[in-house]
Amino acid sequence: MFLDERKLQILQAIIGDFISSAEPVGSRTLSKKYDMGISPATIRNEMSDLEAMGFLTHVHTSSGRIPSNKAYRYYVDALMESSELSPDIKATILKKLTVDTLELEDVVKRAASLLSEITNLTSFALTPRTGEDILKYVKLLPLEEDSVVLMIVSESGKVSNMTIRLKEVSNEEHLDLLSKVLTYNYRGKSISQALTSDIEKEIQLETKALGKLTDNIMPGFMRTLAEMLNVQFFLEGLTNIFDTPEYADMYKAKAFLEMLNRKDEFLTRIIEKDQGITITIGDENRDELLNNCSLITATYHIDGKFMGRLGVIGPTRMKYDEVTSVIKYLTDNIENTFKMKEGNRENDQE
Amino acid sequence: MFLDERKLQILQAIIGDFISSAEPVGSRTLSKKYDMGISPATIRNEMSDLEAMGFLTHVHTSSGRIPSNKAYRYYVDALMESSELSPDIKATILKKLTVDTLELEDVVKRAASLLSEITNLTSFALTPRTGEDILKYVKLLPLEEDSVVLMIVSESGKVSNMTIRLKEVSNEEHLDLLSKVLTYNYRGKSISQALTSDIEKEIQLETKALGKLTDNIMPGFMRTLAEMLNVQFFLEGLTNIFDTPEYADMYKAKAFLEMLNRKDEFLTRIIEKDQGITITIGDENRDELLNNCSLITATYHIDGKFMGRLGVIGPTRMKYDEVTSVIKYLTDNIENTFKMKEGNRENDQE
DNA sequence: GATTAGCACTCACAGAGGGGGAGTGCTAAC
DNA sequence: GTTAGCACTCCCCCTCTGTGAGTGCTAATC
Repeated sequence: MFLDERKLQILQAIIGDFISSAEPVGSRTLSKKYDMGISPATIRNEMSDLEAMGFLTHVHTSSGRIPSNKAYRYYVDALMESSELSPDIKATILKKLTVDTLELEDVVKRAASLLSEITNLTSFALTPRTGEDILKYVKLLPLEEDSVVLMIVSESGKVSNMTIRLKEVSNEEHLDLLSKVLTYNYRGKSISQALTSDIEKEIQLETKALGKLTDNIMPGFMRTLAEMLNVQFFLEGLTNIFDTPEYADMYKAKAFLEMLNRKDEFLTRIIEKDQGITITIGDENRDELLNNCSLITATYHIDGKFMGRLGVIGPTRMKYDEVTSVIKYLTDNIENTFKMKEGNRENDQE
Repeated sequence: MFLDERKLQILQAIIGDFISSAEPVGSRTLSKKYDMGISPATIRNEMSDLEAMGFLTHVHTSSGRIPSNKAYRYYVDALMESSELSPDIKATILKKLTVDTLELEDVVKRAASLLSEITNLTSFALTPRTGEDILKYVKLLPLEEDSVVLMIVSESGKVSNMTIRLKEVSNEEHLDLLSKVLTYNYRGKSISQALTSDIEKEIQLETKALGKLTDNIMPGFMRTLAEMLNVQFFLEGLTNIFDTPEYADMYKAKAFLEMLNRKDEFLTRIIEKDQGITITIGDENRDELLNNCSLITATYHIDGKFMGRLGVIGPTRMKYDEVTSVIKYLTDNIENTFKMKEGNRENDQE
């Protein structure tokens, strides 16, 4: 599958034109707009060849050409140059990304919001995965006579809590002891380890003196632990879909929004991807519902550990170069912000 | 403004018909469908009168009549009978509302979701307001050398937390002492009180021995406190809007979704309402963006205290009776669930 | 006096028809 | 190999027209 210089030039022109205009590109338009020194007729011949090779398609016999998914793939892999972000955009991102917060989760959320603003697409973010997070404290505090609040704190500072109702009046001393036993046994374990380990039995032995208290608490403890694993999923710029001609049809827009609203399902479709920046175009997405969309996602890491993901979803006609640059700039900045913290703590507080 | 029996009957028929069909109602249709023993011509005369009185309008000269906002208001105030929910719906609600959770917030969220499912409208919920919530504990636990996690626990079991970075290495004893001082001083105060009180100064005095630690912690403490006040706002069934003929126009659907997406603004428009079930129709909503919508909201209380709000938003053509019944049933059930807890704790856990 | 039949009129809506524009593919000439 | 010319295709927009549902008015009827 060899493309000579001229075919390449034409293909690139068609892709570029179509991406920005959303209109099928004709030979005359092309020859006028890009001065290639060849007549429309010649361009037509080349287009015909490109179509035979699978790079272009027709909507109907007398319409202009539009790029196929194969063309986008080729463009992304071979033709696309990484676009430099405008200083304006960079400044906006730097200014807004970390303002007024120190929490990774907030920053990621902000990043998704900026991403959709800048690209005019729908963006999404997955908050940090915490399975690797190490447990640090377990605290039980009495609330009312027969209810306690359970709190689990991880090394990264994540706190998960639950109110547990007891079947008997709580005894502060007992609660304190159980807190200590739990902390002692689970500290240093990752959340995933804690969930799969057999420590529970050991604790039952150690706390026999507490009566049924342990039996009362442990189910809630395990559930709270499990909840810490829940990855949160944010969507931003949902209504941007209305501005893309591909979704001018109500039914399509509706289907798109409904698909995204079933978050859990959508999530499982994208979460399994490899690391780094991933671009999937049209039917490269396994799921039929995504066959008219392209996704660009990037992962972010802290201290080398995979934390979460940031991405956009939009029509296959997408400014792949720009969007990729924005996402990359955002994830780089997220990573830097939380790396910088180490050496630059003086200015962090207020 | 007196409406005789016949006008009343006609008005009610038109409202009922239009609510379910979304089509302007004509005199012939009306006389055929509802056997009133009068001819279309007579109905036309009555309609004309009703229009003069402001209860009906025209879309254009030769279209049928549609109810005005005044008609809806009259209907809601005088004509509407409270509709009994079908046993099916009741059963669904009872089954799904409290499954697998004991937390008020989750139940409220579930309620909103059920509400939009049953009514096919967009629903929203405001999570419990916690300003009245009484503080119970303040805990500071060291994370790394120079960072601590701060946790504030209220009597209702709500936990709010923040990671605070210190400017110096933390001292566990000092942190423990400060925890105790904070707990001692704030316990028993409501969150609102705590935020406005002058206790801070007292604490500064009491903890002089701790050096700058208190200065380091207090801003974070106050911010965490403030965060506990944040009411959460959930929207459900956003895409239901696509199924209502009033929003068949893309621009309108877009405007609607965008309005709801600017949650904060939307929130301030509805939060100030009185207690109980409130119905606002069309331009009764102060905000222009809501002038084509009706809102039905209900408040829910626990132990007599106002907690939050549940509601739907949709076109003015809405099944006011049914929706009201569903909302009422939901809030009643929320309230009962959390009242029942008192007398029925045996079965709560797992 | 209230009710109704009859009639002229209005307007939205759907479908048919036609012109224009942008595009293609093919052929023959350069 | 390139290009001009041409017939042809198809979408899109506009206009026209018929139809149906509805109204308001008037005069006859109960």
